[in-house]
Amino acid sequence: MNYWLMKSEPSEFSIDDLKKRPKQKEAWDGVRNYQARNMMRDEMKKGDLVFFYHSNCDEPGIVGIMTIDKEGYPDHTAFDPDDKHFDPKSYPENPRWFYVDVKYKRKLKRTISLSELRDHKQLKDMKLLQKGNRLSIMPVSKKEWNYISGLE
DNA sequence: GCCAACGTTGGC
DNA sequence: GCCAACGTTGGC
Repeated sequence: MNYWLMKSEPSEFSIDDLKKRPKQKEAWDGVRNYQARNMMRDEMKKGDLVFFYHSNCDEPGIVGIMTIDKEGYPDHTAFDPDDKHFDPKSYPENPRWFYVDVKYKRKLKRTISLSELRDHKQLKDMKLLQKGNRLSIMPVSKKEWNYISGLE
């Protein structure tokens, strides 16, 4: 079992949007970063737990928990010229981009904000808190997962 | 293979 | 809206 954190701008796709989806599932589309792709394609396993993180908003932070529902498969938005994530260099016979399906588990009782996370020295090694880190998907250690869960 | 220019992310 | 940090692109 692995643990992850995935960022989304709530104005684009929020935890409430996921909750409202049919079967509360959604493909995590539009990731166009190789490191993030590799994690989705190679490392995420069905049943893994994921923190849903809201970025670029009034109170950036962890807002909920979801699970990996389907392991990596080709991101079809890359093939669609009308999609804003279209990538002409990704071919169906040799896809460049992959995504996973995520499934809503629950919302946290409150947002655990980025600034709050920074206040805990136990979390200082978290990838999320490293200077300049812009990855939208990152692994979370079991220790970090348990510690953050305890903050709720 | 280097690196300048450019685009994006995301906190503030 | 600003801007630091980083990734990608493309000329050479």
